[in-house]
Amino acid sequence: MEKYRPEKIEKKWQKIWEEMDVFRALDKSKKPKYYVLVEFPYPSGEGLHVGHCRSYIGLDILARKRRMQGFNVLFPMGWDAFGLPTENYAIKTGIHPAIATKKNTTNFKRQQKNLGLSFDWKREINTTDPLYYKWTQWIFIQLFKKGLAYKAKMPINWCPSCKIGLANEEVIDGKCERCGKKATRKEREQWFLKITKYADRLIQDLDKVDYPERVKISQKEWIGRSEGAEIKFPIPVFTTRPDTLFGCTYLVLAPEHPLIEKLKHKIRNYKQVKDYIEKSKKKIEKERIAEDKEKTGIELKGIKATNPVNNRKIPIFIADYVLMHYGTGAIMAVPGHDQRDFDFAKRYNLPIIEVIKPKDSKYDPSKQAYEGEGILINSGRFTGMKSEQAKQRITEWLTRKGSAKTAVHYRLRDWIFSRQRYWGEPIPMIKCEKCGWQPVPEKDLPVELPKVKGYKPTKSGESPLAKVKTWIKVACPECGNAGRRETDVMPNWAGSNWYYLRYCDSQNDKKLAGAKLLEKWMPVDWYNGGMEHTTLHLLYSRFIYKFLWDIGAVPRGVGPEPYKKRTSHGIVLGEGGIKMSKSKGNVINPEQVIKEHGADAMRIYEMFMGPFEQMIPWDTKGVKGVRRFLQKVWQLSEKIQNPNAKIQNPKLIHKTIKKVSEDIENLKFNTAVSALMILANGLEKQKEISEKDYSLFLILLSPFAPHITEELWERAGFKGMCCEQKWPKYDSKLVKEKKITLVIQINGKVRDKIEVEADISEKEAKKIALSRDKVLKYTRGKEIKKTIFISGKLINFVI
RNA sequence: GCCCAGGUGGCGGAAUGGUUUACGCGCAUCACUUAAAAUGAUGUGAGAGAAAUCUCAUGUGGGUUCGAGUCCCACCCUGGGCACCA
Repeated sequence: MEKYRPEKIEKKWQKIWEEMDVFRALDKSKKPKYYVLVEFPYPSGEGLHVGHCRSYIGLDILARKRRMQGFNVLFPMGWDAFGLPTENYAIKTGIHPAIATKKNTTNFKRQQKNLGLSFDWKREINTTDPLYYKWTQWIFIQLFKKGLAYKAKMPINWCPSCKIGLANEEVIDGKCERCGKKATRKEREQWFLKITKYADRLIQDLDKVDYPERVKISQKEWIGRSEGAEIKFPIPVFTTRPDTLFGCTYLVLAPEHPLIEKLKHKIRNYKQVKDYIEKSKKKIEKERIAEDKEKTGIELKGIKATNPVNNRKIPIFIADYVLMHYGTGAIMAVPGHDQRDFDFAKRYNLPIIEVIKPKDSKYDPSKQAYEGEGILINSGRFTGMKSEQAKQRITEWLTRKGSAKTAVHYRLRDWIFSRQRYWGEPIPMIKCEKCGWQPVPEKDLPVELPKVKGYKPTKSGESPLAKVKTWIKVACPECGNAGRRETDVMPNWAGSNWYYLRYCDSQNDKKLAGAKLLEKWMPVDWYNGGMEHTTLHLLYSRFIYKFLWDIGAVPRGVGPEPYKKRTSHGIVLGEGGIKMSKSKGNVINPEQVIKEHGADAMRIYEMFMGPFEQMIPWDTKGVKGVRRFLQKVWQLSEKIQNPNAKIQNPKLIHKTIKKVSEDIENLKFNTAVSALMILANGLEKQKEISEKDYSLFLILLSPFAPHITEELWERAGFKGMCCEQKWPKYDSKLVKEKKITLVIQINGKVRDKIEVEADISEKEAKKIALSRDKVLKYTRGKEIKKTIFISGKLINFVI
C-alpha cells in the first residue's frame, strides 16, 4: 500500500468540500438548527496563532458532530479588523490600513482553510466593510436617540505614546494595554455609552444562561452591585454601612468634587487645596489607589459637615484615594471600622470612635479597624442592635428626617466609546452650533472613512480625521446650517458587539439582519472564546444585544440573552511553559506544522495535548506521536480486504462510541482522542477487520481528522461522504463487560485479583476470594469483622 | 489582601469515594539494516530483593471512611483575575 501523504489528500478534500458546499448553513432547511460560534479573530500581520486554532478545531469537531447528528449547523467566520496594530503599522509604513487588512485576512483565511475547518464561508463578514459598519453606526444612532450615548467631559486615562484615550479597562499596571507606556490623565470630551443602565439586567439574566461559574462570578464582580444608603451631611455620601454612622468623624471628598470650586471663597486654605488638586490631576487612577502608597489628603479649612445622626460638626478633607466616579464622589470616614479611614485618621490625628463591638475578642482597637459586623455600641438609641437590623433602622429613621435615602451603586462605569484615531468606525454625529449634537440621517449611512494623508493623531490628540476639512464640513440635518462632523471613531469593540447577529443574514441591506432569519438562527447555541474576554467583549456584547432586543431590532421571541452556552479554551504556551512571543522566538507557526505533519495531525495534536479549558505548553514531539497514530490508521485499511470478515470487536467499538460521543459534549477532546487510539490499537491487533467496524471507526474519527477519514472512506468503496454519515449510537448492552477483574482487598489494601462473571454474587465472590492463597496469608487465624462488596468492582475484608 | 483555577511518573496528562499513573511523549533493550532514520517487539513511579514478593508514593499536616488524588479543616507553592469601591 502506498504511504500516507497528508499533503496530497488534504488539498483534494478541501477542494471537494468547497465545490460541493457541504458546510453550508441552510436558511430554508426543516432540520433543527444549531448555531456554533467561535470568536472571530483580529487579523494581525503575524498570522494565525496556534492558540486561535485550539478554539476553531474544538468547535469544528462539535459542528461536524452536530451535522452528523442531523442538525442544520451555522458555523461562520469573519474578521474583527478595526484596531490599533494595523493603524500603527500604517503610521510606520504609510500603507493604508484597508490594504494591510485585506492582505492579513487573505492570509488568515488561507491558514484556516488549510486546517480543514468547516466554516460556511458564504456568510463571511468584515467589521471594516462599509456595508457592515453602516449597521454599527446605525446602532450608535439608536443608542443616541434613546439617550444611552452621551458626550461628557471627563478626566480620562491618556496614553501619551499612542495619543489615545484609554478606557479604565485598558490600563494595565498603570500602563497602556497596547504599547506598554505609562499612562497619564487628560481632560477630554468623550462619547459614553450608558451600560450602567443595564447593570441589574446584566446580573439577573446570568441565571438564564449556561456559562462556567467562574465567568458568571467575574461578570458579577465587574458590575459590582452594592446596596446601601445615600446620607446627607448635607453633602450626599454613599455608604453600605449606615450602621457605623455614629462612628463617622470626618468626610473625604474626591479632589474633582464640584463643591470645592463652589465653596472656594469659604475655604481659608484654598491655595494649598488647589495645589493638591493639581498634583492629583496628573496621577492616573491606578497610581492614586495603589495600596502601598501613604494616604495623603488636606483639610478644607473654614467649612464643616454635619453628621445627621447627632448633628455634630465634622471636618471635611479631600484625598485622591477617593474617586469622583464611584458613588457620590464623597465618603463618610469611620476610622474605627474601615482600615483606610483608620490609617488616614492616625496620620492626621482625627478622633476614632468605636461603634461596633467585635465578635472576636482577640482584636485590638488601637492597632486596627474592625471591619466586620456585630452589636452596636456608642450609638445613641441604636446601641445594642445588630448591624444588619441597625442598617435598616438608621436608614429609615434618617429617611423620615429627610436626610437619607436607600441607594444602589455599581462599580461598573459607563463605557468610553470614542477614540481619537483613524482606523475605526466614524461616529455618525454632526455638531451644529444651533441644534447641538445631531445624528447623521439613517439614509446617509454609512459615514465612510475618508482618505487621509497621514495616520498619526494630531498633536492636540485629535483624530487624524480632524485634518480632512472637506469631510468635516457638512450641513446640520436639523436646520441646514453649517455643521461639523464628529472626528472621533469607535473603539475596536464596537464591531464585535453584534457580529453574531449579522451572520444570520449577512447580505441584508435593509436591516442589520432580518427578523425571520434572526428568529431562525438565534440565540447562539454554543459560543467559545478566550477567558480574557469575559469582562470586556462578553459583557459589552450582552449589553448591546439587550438594547437591540429592547428596541425590536432583534425579535422578542429570541429571548433576552444572545448566547445560550459559553465555554473558554486555555491558551497555548510555548515549549517549556512560557508564553509564546515574537521576542522570545518561541512562536509556533501552524502552517509550518501542517506542512510537516499535515492538518489532521495538527488538529488531533491540539485536541490531545491536554484539557481544552486549561493552558498547555506546546510540544513538537507530541505532534510526531499523533502523526504515528494516523499512520497506523492509514494502514488499518489493509485489514479489510476480506469483505466477509466477521464483526470481531463490537464491545470495543461501542465503548468507543459512548466515550467519544460524551467526551465531545464535555469538551474532553483529549480523552476522546485517547479512546480512538485505544480502538485503533485494538483493531490493529486483529487479523482482519469487518467493513462495519471499519466504517464506524472512520465515522468516529472524522470530526477530528476529516481528511484522512474521507480518503479512506472513498478507498474502501463506501457510499457518500464520511462527513455526511449518521453519527452512531452505542448499544448499552454491548458496553457492559461480561467478565471483570474483581479486586480483593484486605483492610482496604489490594491483595489479589480474580477474573469472574460481572454479575457474580457477594456470597460466591466471598467463597472464591477466601480460598485464595494470597488472601489466606492475611486472613488465617484472624476474624473477619466486616465484608464490603461492590458489585463488579471489588470485595474488601476488614480483619 | 480578596476571588478563581491548579499542584499526580523524566514530560503532557488519565482516573462516577473503590486496581493510582489510561493514552501519548521520552528513555532502555532487542529485531530489521553495512549503518542511520523509519518501523516493529518488550520493558519503564521510587526503594529493597536473584526472584516470588514487600514497603512507600497524587504539594504539606490533620480529619471523615472498610477504603481518599477525589470529601472536610488548616497551611505551602504556581498560574490567572481584581483591588483604597465607601
